[in-house]
Amino acid sequence: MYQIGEFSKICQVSVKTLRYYDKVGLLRPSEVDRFTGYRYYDRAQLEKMLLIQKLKRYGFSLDEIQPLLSCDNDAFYQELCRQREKLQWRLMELETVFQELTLHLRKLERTGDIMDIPNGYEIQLTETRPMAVFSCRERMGVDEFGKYFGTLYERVAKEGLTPGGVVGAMYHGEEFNHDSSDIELFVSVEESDRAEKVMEARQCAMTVHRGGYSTLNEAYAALVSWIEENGYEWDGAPFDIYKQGAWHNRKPEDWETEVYFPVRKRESAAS
Amino acid sequence: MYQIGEFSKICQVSVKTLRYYDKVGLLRPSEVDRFTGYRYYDRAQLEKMLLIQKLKRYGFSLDEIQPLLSCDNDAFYQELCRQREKLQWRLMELETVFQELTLHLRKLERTGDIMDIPNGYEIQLTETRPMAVFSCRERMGVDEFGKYFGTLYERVAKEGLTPGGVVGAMYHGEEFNHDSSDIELFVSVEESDRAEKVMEARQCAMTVHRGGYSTLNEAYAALVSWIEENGYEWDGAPFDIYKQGAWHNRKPEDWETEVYFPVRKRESAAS
DNA sequence: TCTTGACTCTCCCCTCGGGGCAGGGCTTAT
DNA sequence: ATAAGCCCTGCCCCGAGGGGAGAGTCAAGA
Repeated sequence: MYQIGEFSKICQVSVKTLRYYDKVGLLRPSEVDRFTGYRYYDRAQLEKMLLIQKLKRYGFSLDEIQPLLSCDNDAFYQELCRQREKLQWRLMELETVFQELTLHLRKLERTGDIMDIPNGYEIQLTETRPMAVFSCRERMGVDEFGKYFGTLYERVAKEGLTPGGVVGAMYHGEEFNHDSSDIELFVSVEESDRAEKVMEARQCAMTVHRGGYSTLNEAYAALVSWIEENGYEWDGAPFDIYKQGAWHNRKPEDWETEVYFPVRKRESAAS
Repeated sequence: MYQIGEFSKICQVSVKTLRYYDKVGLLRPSEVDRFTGYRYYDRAQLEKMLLIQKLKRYGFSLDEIQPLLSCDNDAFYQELCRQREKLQWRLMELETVFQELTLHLRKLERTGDIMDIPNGYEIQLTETRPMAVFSCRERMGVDEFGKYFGTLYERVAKEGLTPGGVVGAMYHGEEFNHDSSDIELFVSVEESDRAEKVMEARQCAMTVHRGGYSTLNEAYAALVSWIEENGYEWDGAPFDIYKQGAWHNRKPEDWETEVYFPVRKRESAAS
C-alpha cells in the first residue's frame, strides 16, 4: 500500500493527476480511509496506471481510455488499430504543415516577403453553364465531406446514372463555421433529364487554387479583392469545384480547386 | 466594408473567432459603430487575417502571433525558423509514438497480451560504489535536463576536470511532477579529491531500461514490485544513469538507462 | 408604416487535463 | 508542545473559442 505521494513518484504522475483520475473515475485508489480521506494505492493500480499512461501517449483522451480498460481483447485491438490510423493521419498533416513552413521560409529568404501569399491567382470572369446535378444540402463540418460524398455517389449509382466528373461544394448562409456550416455538395450527372436539380447559369469570378484546402481562404481573399476593385458585387453563394482532389492524387500540393464567386456589375459608383 | 458575417465567410473563420480576436486585441475591426457596436472589416483586415491563419497552422499560439504581426522581417524570419525546429521535434515525437503503437499492435497479435509491458526487466541487487561528482539540485521540469546538464558540464570544464562518463539524475522529494520536481543532476569526475561531493555507496535494486524515456515508469513499476516481493524496503531517492542517451545516439529505441532504487532488507515480516 | 426575418450585440457558462493556492486535518519526531 | 511533512477538499485558472439567452439593428416586403 502506497500513499499518494509515493505512488505519484513510482508512476511518474503528479498527485493532482491522481486525484483527478479518482474524481473522474478513471483510476480509483484500492482503499480510501473513511475518516481522513487518505488515498491508498497498491500494485493492481500500478499496472492499470501504466496502461493508462501508454494509451494517453497513443493520443486517446481520458474519456476514450475509460471503456478501453474493461473491454475484451478484440475490441481493444480494434480501437488500437483505429488510433493508429488517426495517428498516421495526424503525422501526414504535420508533415504537410512542416513542408509549407519550409517553403514559406525559402520564399522569405528570396523575396523578403512576409506574407507568402501566392499572388499568382489569375482571376477570370466566366459564365457558368447550367449543370444537371445530384446534391445534398446539410449542416456539416468541412471534415465530413468524404462521408457525405460517399452517400451522394451511392444515390447516383442507385438511380443508374453516370457521374459527369464535376464535383463541388456550395457554401450557403452567411456565416462560416469550420465544424458546422450550411453546405451543399453536388455531383454532376450525364443524364440531364433525370437529374435531381439543375444549377443555373451564373456570372462568376473564378480562380484556380493549387494546394491543400487549408489555404483556400487565400483564394477567397484574392477573389473578394478582385471583385471590389473591378466594380462588381458579390451576389450569391460561392462554390468550389474539385478538379484534382484527394481521390485523384495523394499529395495535397498537387490538388487543384476552382473557386467561384457569383457576381454582378455594381450599379452605383459609390461604395 | 464587410459585416462580421460576410467577413467570416470570406476568411473561412467563425464569427465567434472574429469577436474573440477583437477582444484579445489580435485583430480589431477597421471600424466599430459607436451606437450599435456593429463591427466592420475591410481589406486590410483580410490580409492580416490570412497571415494569422497561416501562423496558427504553423503551430504558433495567439499570444505568440500578436508580436509577430508587427515585428521586422529579420525577427519574423528568426521566429519562423525556431518554429520550424519545434515542428520537426514534434514530428519526430509523433513518429516515435506511432512506432510504439505499431509494435504494441504486433505484439498484441502474437501474444494477445493487452498490456505490452516488457516483462524482460532483469532486476539485480547491487552495491553502488562511492562516486565523485559535480551536481546541481534544482526544482526543474524533465524537459529541462538538457539545459541544466549544459551548465553543469561548463562548470566541470571551468574547473579543469575530466568528466568520468557517468551521467545521471536523482529524484528527491516524494511527489513527482512532470514540470517541476526536486531533481539533482550529476556528472562524475575523474579527480575524486576535487569533486564537489561524493555520492555514498548504497545497496540498490537496479535494472536497465531500453528505449525512450516516456516508458521509464514501467521500469520503476517493475523495480517497485520486485522490491516488495523480495522482502526489501524502499530507502532513499531513486536515480537514473544514462548509459546511452540522446547525445550518443539519435534513435530513442537504442537508448539505455540504468534505474536504481536504494533499498534495505525489511525488518518485520509483516507489511 | 409596420412587420418580419436575418443579422448583430453583450454576457455567462462550458470544454480538457489538470495546476496553484488557501485553509485545514493527520501523524510523527523532536 | 510544536514543528515538519504529509494529506484532504474546494475554489479559481489556463487556450481558443462554442453554445445559447436575451435584446438591439437593419433591410425588404406587405
